[in-house]
Amino acid sequence: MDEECCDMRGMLGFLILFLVSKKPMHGKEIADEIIKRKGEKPSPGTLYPAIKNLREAGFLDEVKEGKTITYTLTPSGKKALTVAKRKFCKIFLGVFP
Amino acid sequence: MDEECCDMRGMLGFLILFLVSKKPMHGKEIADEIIKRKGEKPSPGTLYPAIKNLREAGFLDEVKEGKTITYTLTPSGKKALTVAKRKFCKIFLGVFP
DNA sequence: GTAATTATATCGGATGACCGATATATATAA
DNA sequence: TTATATATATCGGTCATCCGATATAATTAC
Repeated sequence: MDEECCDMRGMLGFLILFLVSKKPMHGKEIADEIIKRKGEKPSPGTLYPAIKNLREAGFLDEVKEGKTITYTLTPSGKKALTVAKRKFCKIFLGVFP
Repeated sequence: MDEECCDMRGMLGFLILFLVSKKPMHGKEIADEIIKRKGEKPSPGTLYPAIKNLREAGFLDEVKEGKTITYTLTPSGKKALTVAKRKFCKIFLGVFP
């Protein structure tokens, strides 16, 4: 419990999946987008394992070009995101203005 | 990482604060509302410590009537919720349809 | 008055999200 | 070619969330 009453821990995988669904990205782009939204940079030790989990769950495909790896959603990832979004919206109904 | 790609761990305090902001409630009512939203019941060992944290942070006032305790937001709790909601909306911008 | 039910509370332990430091590999600069 | 910067990845450890079991206290049922 931080001073802002919640740390929103446990939402990183969901957020990554959502971000990649809007546009295929590589890790650095995902990190930058999270900085814009959360105001703080996720540690590489946080971000890349989270990406790896999504990949191992079959939710992300990767295309390696040189040193960058671009991630896209698999069909299974799209489905998982749909389910998670529906759940998310139901839980937090009314929070958004 | 569960099969739905996120467990939304770390959001319970925020959710409780939001629910109580809409209507003063006691613990059982909060639990029932969470069941409706998440589809599963929070363990008492989860719910009551979370409430206690919010109370000790100065975000909740309590009025005891018999065996039930009704919680309301303190001014500080209202302010914390406002800050947390703004943060939440910024992070998850675009997730809601 | 005793038993059963309900609401609140605590405890120990497990899980896993997260961070900082560090490692590797590719690309760029000098 | 050597040095630097960038992108990705891993490891060890910490901390908070969460659960199941259990406890307390008040209410209701009998």
